[in-house]
Amino acid sequence: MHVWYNPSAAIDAALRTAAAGIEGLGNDFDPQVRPSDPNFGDFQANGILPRAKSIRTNPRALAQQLVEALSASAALPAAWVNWEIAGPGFINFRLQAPFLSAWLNTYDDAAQHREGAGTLYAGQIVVVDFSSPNTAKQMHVGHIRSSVIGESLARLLAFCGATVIRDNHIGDWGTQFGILILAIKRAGYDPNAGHADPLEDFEHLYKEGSALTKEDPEALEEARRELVKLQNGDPENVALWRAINTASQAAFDAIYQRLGIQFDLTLGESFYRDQVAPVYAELEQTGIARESEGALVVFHPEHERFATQPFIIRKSDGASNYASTDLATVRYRAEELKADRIVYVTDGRQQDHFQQLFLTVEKWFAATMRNCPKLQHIWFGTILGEDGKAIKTRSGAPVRLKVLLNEAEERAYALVSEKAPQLDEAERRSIASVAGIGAVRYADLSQNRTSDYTFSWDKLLSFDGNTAPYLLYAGARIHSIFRKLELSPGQGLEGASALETEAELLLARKLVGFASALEQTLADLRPHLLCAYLYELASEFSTFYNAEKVAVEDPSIRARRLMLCHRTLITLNTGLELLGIQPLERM
RNA sequence: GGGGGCGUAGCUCAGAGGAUAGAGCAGCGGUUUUCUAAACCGUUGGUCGGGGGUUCGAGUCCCUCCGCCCCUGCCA
Repeated sequence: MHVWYNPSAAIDAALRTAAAGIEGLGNDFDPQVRPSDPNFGDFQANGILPRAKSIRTNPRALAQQLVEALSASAALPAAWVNWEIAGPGFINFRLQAPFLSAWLNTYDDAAQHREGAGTLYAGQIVVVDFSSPNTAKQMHVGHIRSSVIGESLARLLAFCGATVIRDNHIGDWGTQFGILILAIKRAGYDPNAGHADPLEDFEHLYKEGSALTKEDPEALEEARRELVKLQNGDPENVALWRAINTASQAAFDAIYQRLGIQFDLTLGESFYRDQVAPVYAELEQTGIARESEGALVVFHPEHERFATQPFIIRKSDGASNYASTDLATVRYRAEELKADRIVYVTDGRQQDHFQQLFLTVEKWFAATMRNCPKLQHIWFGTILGEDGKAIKTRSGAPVRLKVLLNEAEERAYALVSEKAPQLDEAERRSIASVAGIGAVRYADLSQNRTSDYTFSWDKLLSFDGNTAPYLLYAGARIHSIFRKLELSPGQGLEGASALETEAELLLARKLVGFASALEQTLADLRPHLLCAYLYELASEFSTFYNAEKVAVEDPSIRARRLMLCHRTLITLNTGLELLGIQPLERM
């Protein structure tokens, strides 16, 4: 019999089938299968209670009928899972040791995990739109959440079978270029002259230009003319604009490389600049958009708020804005990329924008007979400074991402040197890089994305508790066991006896729970649920490690414990990979 | 004014309408002739912001009040 990757899904399916023939339950019965308190079992079905209420019957009697039908169906072999009715009408399920063993024997490497999980979104094309920095500016701490969460979501969706297209929708066509080009020309700055840190220079130049245009109306007018020249294709300005973008991209790539982030496409706003006119035309022809106060806007009369709060898709001066390019971008992704689903990873302040965008796109696509992809705004909370106020990009002193990553690595290096002085410097540097950057990343991912995030060096770089180093350390210990026995991870597992001790069984149960954790993580695209699971797994492993010696004399006991070590390692590494964190063999 | 988010242990945070609200940190007390002590074990700590309601059952849903953050026509 096929060993279910996700036992929760198997129990759910068996209960639905069993319920179909029972009066009062039927085809629409939702058993509400959830992971449960280990005191009660591995999973519990809560669905009987509300149903019994709605049909005015005794919940325990109804549960009894369901349980009898379940037994008769033989969908869940008794050797694998037991169940009982408990309390007012819960049904508790407990996985049996033979199932735990069968599961661990089946899902015995990363490829098997991938195959087990890979049916969820098979055949779907999903565009993940994330990171999205602006050119001519350095990436700062405000970009980290979108970058790190987006990368993790892309990996999670791909792991579950989707064809993922990662698209970096960079801001490379804003009005800031008028001022910047003006300042570059006045300073006689040559962006192609091989400067050490051109982005630093652009930021200084922009500041100068900005100050100048504020005090001198003529300069402001000149900046506008430079912008118009750029938009009209003036060769000199276009060349400058390209140079700025090239230098910016190089700086972005350096950050992305350190973070292990990759994109399939980098189609910035400029890519869509010739695609907005047809959007205006279609939205006007279909009556979705109309003129208001000189701008082209969309109202949604059926919506409480957006009936009066406009979605401005073309400014009164005729220029496009991010609503214009976002609309063109959806069309491109739907028609050219054949996207079934588009996931936008941005901060929560843009919720109104995306709600309006999605409403507009739905109407527009319906009116023009297009299929509308599933559109999701995956938002996250604001990054706050130590003072509890938002870190601003345009004022104050934003923490640059490269500086943050440098400091993370430095602090990690000091710590590694203290804890593992026997390792040579190159290895300590390499460990520090993985652990330091992993810590920064994990600190962000392990927290519910919709919460605000208080930026704090101490918090980001603390290596205590639910952190990346704790997970990495568990993996390093497993490697250490295999090293000590002169085996590679995965070797020495032959002749294993059945799992026996409490610590062994608890660890095995936790390992089987990976699929449920994945399911929960994907449901609302919340990576912190995967983090919580991995932390529990590492913690369960540590308990096992302290309770049971692995390298014992008895070959059958040693083999089964090595098997648990190996499965823990692949699960841990698979999970870390999904978060974008590299595993370590030694630390 | 309208809308969104948040408020849970001293601190940082988890909690899928379900059973006795959980972790980490900090605190207190233990564990190493042993596969990595960046660890493990035990323990202290709660009016889930206040009040009302719906429900067999509410930290979770509804109403209301208080406090903080954010958005709310030409930035993204």
